[in-house]
Amino acid sequence: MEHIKVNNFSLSDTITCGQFFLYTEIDDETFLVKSAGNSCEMRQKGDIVFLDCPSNKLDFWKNFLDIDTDTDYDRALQFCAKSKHKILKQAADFCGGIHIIRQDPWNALLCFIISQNNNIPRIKGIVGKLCETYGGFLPSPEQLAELSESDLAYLHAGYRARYLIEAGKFWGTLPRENGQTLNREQLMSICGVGPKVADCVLLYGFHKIDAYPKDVWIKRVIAEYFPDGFPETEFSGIVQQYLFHYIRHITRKKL
DNA sequence: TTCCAGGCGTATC
DNA sequence: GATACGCATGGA
Repeated sequence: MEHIKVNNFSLSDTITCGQFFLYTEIDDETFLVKSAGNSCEMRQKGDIVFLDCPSNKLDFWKNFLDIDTDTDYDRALQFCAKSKHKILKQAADFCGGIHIIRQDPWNALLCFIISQNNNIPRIKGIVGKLCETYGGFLPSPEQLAELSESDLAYLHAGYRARYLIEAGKFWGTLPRENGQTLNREQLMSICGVGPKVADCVLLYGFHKIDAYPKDVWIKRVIAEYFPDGFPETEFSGIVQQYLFHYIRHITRKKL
């Protein structure tokens, strides 16, 4: 069992705030998390996060949770605190311990293709079913590319099944290099990937924290609270995540 | 029954 | 480039 000290970090908000779906909640503060072939049971008590993983995977999971990286969360929090928009301060007060998870880009692509015009419990269900088929993890691009839509009918993913296969075909043709970053245009060249899903992959997969996905919730927030438009910064993705989690909380729709 | 959900492709102007 | 519409599914 590894443990790390954290400062102004909330594991439960980070895991459950709608940016990530490959987890099971064991209790309020304990989660079994999967990413890129690794799994880890993690728990937070106060300012200590416990990671039940091999010691040689400690750095992997710290990086996954964006702990001790160069991401400047203090700057995003100060921006919210000083904003003339009260809802930014409220959102940061409510869930300012959120970190932007550094997900596997391919996994993020699959999850957010599934997310389109869908709700979070169903997304999680479909992602979970897909993982069950492949030993607890999401299929590789090659595994997905050779499937037909009828092979995926058991997911009940609807029209999104075709997009998953398209994504597999696209990703499978990419050169195998670590750390390569795709841009928005490349992502949107995949049939079934539009601006929102592309921004999610940029933010959650490639940690481009200036990308801020505009889903129906964020569009409503902008329409209601930001008549002059969303105040864009180089860390809009972080602010967007606070807002997304907060607005769903106060509208108390358990979705 | 209708509405909604971390949207997108297509048709049309 | 903007806007309208259909799309699979299941819970509210």
